[in-house]
Amino acid sequence: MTGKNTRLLLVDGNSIIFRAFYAIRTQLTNHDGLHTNAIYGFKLMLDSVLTTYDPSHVLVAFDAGKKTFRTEKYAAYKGQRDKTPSELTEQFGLVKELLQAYGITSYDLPNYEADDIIGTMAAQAEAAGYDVTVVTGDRDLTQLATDKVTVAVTKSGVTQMENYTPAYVQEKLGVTPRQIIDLKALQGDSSDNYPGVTGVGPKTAVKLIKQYESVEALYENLATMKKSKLKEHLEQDQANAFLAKDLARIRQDAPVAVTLADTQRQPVDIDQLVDLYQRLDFKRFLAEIHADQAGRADKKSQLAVDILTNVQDLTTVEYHDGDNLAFVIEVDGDNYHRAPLAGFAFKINDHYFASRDVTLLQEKPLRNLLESATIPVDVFDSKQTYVALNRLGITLRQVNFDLLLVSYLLNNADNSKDMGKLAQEHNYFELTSDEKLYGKGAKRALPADDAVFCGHLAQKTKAIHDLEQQLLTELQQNEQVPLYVDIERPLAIVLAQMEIAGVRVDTDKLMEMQSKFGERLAEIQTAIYAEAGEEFNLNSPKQLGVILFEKLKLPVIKKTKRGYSTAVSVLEKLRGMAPIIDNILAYRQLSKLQSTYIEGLLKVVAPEDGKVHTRYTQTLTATGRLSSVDPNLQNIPVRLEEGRQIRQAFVPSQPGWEIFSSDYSQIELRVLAHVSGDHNMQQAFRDDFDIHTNTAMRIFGIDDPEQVTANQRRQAKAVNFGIVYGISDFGLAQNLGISRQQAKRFITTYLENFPGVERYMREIVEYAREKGYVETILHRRRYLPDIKSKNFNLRSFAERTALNTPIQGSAADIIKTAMIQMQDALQSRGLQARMLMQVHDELIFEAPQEEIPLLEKVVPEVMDSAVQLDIPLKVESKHGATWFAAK
DNA sequence: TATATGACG
DNA sequence: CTTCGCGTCATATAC
Repeated sequence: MTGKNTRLLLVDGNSIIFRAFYAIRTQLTNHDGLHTNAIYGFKLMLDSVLTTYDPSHVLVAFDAGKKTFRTEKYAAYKGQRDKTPSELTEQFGLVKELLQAYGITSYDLPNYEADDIIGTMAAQAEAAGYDVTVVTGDRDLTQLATDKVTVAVTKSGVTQMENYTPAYVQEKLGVTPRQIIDLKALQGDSSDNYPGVTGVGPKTAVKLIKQYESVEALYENLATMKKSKLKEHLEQDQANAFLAKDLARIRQDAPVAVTLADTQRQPVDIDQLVDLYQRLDFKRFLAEIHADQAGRADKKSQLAVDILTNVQDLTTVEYHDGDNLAFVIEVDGDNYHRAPLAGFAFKINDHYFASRDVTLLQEKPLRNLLESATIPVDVFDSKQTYVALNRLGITLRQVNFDLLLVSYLLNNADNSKDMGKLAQEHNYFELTSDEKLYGKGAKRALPADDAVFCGHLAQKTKAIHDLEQQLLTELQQNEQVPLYVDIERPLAIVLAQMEIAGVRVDTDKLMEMQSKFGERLAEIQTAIYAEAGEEFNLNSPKQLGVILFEKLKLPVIKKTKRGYSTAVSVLEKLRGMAPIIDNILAYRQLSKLQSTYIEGLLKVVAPEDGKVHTRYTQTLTATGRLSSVDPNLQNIPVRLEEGRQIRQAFVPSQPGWEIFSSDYSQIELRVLAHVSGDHNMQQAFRDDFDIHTNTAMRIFGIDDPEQVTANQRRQAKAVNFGIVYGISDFGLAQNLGISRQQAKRFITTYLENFPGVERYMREIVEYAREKGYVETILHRRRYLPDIKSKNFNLRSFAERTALNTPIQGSAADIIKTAMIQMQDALQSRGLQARMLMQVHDELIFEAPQEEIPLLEKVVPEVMDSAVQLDIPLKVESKHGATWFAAK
């Protein structure tokens, strides 16, 4: 059998897997915590060589085990090798499965190494007239290179190869491929753990082999060599040299049972591959398979979509009770409060219709669908949909299924806001991602073609429906239906209403502060330049580092990746050593306020109403908290007086109104007292005792609260917070500036005094290890695949997360529940007061002055009864003419 | 695009 | 023996 289409690819399986394992350092694991990096890398390598060499035949050879004929000849062979990490061994079987799905033969032979299988097959194939390519990460195999056999050795990563032909070997090493065995005979191999001739390294070996051509010839002529240390060593180590040559020689006559015919490539088994990729969570590869198949199927799945262009077209819209309705409104940009509304699509059972003209939604037939209290609508993101429709004067009434929200509840890790990508996470590939269809960054543009654009939107409505049953079933299995139906789904609408309401900003006040701060910054800057003796960019940590640590020779406390750290913690330690430090600290503080809060805020005030309309992200955090963007209203300064002034610019939207705010007192510690069931902690909360003083009394062994000093209370407070976050003695020591032993004593004493907390900490980590996730009181989940990691850092982090998430997440559950009930309470009492902001444990309202007394009663009542814990919740309220004055 | 810094709970 | 408490977002600069 000859011909140019017969090319045999021989892959050194073990070597490539090891290579992939160490080359791909990213933490890749599937949903069960199984490591997948080596499989991933192997797959990349395989695709790359299959494309490059397009072989008709392929064989992947593996080592059969540790024992081989080489270990029989020499017991210490490869004896120095570390045990293969379990993160890697667990991947071997799956690589073999991958090969099977690819239609590629894999083979191992007891007593022989993969190298020998490759050597033997290469010889057979060459004799049969094949072209042969060997793929390996091991240079030793280059000894197999001939005119017909090329050896590709991985260079960097797993897909970059260096091709060794005989000519290339000659050029690189100065010897022929077969002579590589002779080189190794003389120099030995430290990684395979066998010696050669004492004192002979690569240089001498090459020189000798060039001169004598082989080890055998060298020893035949050894007598003629003139007396030297080298000659003595060669004589002494002759046995070693011949043993090494035997070990180094790759066998070409191993009793291999596969024939060349067996190595012929078989068709790829798509079903098996899909099954494997699903188990491995290889989303991207699944998407590739799907795209490939879709391409082949010649787009037969194109939906029939009615494209509506005018009011007359609406006569085709028909809805009957019980029909399924899915709806999508496309917003061209992130900020759905302002970005253009680009089009919409409906799905009613199997009828799809779409349009670019969003004003058609205002017409009766469509408006009725969305505003009906009895027609449930399925959407992707109900909050965005509600806000967008609100801009058209339409009120979305009945959301049934919200794909984004449900997906987030099922797994809050990697939840894309791009529906196509999110669908892929659930193994659904019929929807192109927005990023792919629209492009990203500067190149982003909606398709000009109506059929393409409307077809895409219609496809979105289909994706929502296609995923609905599957996701709702999973939700049910997780016991998360109430979390969705009672909390997150109604909360989306509450948040939409808060965002739409917006917060009035006093821009005059901000501009006044801007010029005041500007002057002050200029003064400080001048002073700093004088003290530094030169001008430089104060905002550059790099340039500042040079001034402080090189020019002024201040001691270096901490380094960063790029150079000296100039963080506040460092500067504080340098205080008093140079007057410049205080000025730098003042400058930092002020410029932060100026750029982020004053100028940043001014940029996002809507000119139409003088308000900021933040967006609360409901599907982002791992714990269940909200986040706030554009602007972030959850990190407006409060701790330092100068920064707190910014809050003077947050004002009520109507004259005679006030800002009213209520916050939960110690909610996280109360949640800890609840979930841990610790009696001592619970008692303190029931007695409404100062919790930090209580902790101080216990860890310092004080009976009388009057005897607790301010410093003891401060330290106790740090311990309390540390416990919530999953404490370490090191962390606490850092925080309090005490010794590690002292910190350790604090923690031990704490846990002795709060045995329920101690038990909780043990049990929650055990729970996470068993189930792979932790839960909040309302069944919000967080998966922790790293909890079983052998990497200390990753595992410790997962353990701390296991402690912290149920606490932080349950607190989030509580305030979310309160927010839904709050909106009802305000409405049912006919109050004008409006809920405007949520800052994790705090709700902020605006209200007419005369409603304040009622709010002082109603708001805390709703908040402290939102969720019943074993201990009471406590709420504190305040109000004033501005957010600043509400204190 | 990544890093350093600093604002919040 | 390791590690250096959790969750966010915005800005400016360096790469």
